[in-house]
Amino acid sequence: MENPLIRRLECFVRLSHDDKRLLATAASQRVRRLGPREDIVVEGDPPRDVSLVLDGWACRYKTLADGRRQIIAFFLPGDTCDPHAFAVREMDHSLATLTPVTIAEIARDTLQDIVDASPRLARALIWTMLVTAAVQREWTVSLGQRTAVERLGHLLCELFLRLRAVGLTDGPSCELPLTQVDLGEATGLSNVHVNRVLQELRGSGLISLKGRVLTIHDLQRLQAVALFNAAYLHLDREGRTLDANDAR
Amino acid sequence: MENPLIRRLECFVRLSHDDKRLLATAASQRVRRLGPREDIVVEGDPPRDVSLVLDGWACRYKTLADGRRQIIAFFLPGDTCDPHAFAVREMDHSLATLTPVTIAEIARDTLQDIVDASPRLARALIWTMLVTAAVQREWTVSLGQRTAVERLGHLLCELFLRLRAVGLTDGPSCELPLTQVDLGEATGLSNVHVNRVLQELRGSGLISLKGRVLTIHDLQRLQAVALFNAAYLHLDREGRTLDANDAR
DNA sequence: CGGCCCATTGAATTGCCTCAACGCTCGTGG
DNA sequence: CCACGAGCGTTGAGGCAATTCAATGGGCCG
Repeated sequence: MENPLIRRLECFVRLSHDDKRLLATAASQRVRRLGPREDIVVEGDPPRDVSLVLDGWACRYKTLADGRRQIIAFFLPGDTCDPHAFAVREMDHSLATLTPVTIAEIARDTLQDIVDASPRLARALIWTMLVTAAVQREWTVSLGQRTAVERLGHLLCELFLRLRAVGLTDGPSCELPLTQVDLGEATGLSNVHVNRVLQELRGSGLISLKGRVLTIHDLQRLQAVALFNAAYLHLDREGRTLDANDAR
Repeated sequence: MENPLIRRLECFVRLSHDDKRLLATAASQRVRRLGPREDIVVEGDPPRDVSLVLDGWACRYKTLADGRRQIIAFFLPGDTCDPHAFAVREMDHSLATLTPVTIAEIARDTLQDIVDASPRLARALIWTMLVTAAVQREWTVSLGQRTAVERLGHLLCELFLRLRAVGLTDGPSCELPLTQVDLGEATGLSNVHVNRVLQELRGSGLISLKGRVLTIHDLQRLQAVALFNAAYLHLDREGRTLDANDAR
């Protein structure tokens, strides 16, 4: 199977054969397998190498002194955890797996070499960082303004589209290996309320969620209900209106 | 008065004379003055040059279809708005002034020249991006987990420390040119409730807030109340424990 | 002086939370 | 093979934090 990072970057730029080879070799140097619910890095640690998720789901989270926990981001296959984090002295948050995960650890220098070798890849990597930031902003909007139904609906839309971008959906369905507690920690809701909201979404025929499989029966309508606007995912390839300019 | 960006970057690295000159000239090429409550860029626009706030307060915000509005970030003097935003086709959020603002518009190429000329400046600029991202994550935690009192307390701590980092505090006081509506839009609370919470904070002797001046009487205690941990601001100069290594 | 923006206050409402209990499924060990 | 416990989902009841609606007052500007 092709490296999901390649698939992800190709949402943005068309990669040359060489680009792909560069990425593929970098991502195969040091591959680690982790179990579910395992910390990768914890708050206070010095930053490690860049981690690229090859398979499975992980998350970024932060814990308050009294134990309250907030999931800050989800990492899906093809996502990188903080390409530049090494610029700070210690991590201000933790990373953990949710499912069993395969990650590729890419050394700082390797990454630098890639960036130097291919301006196109450099641009693509910056693009992933911008999208990560945009997602974080959208979560801020969700938590600040959206109701519980909208928040959950929005999150499901986002995850579905992100998975689809790396080829991990099956028609209207995708895996959703999150518990209701996880969903609550990501949306700032209690697990009890998550449960009731999911029932509401199921009841109105928008989704099915059974076992670990999510099916979105009417993506359009779910997006409308959740006030979801996909623009922030920047899934449109940059060159589409600017192809002539690609040489730059 | 010295350029506030210089002061800000010096929180992180010690800049050479040349570095400062580079920055100072870049920031003086195109200076714009804006009134209060003016949009700088709106959602859907193509990204412009990088804007550096020289004076005044601005914000990033997003509006939902039905008018609900969330302030996503505050820009204080010395902050840059999205050094890399030009990598995407259209803005997914808006920027607006809150007070009268002076900004320096720095062209993409100028920025590139600076980065090429000084690796130290390049690192410092990456650091500002990381801090911006860290602040965004902390807002996610606030909105998701903190109570109204904690949220407002946390925001006040953050703003105060960020202002102090660029020399804009006066002992325990600083300017806070935000209305209670603004504070509500940033914290996801109604302006009515913001009002009541502020009274609570005043009542317990933690702060004064009168006119546009905030005074934090007991920063330690306010931090404790708000579960505030300044680590995410990464205000410690990178070299402090690594000075010997500065040559790299 | 009149009008507007902002802060403040009260009252009624509600979205979501907490607490508590129960059922299901699955893996494990006796 | 069945018993048992753990983790997760589900349900009900009661409570509280924060909201909405509405009205009032102060300060500033034209």
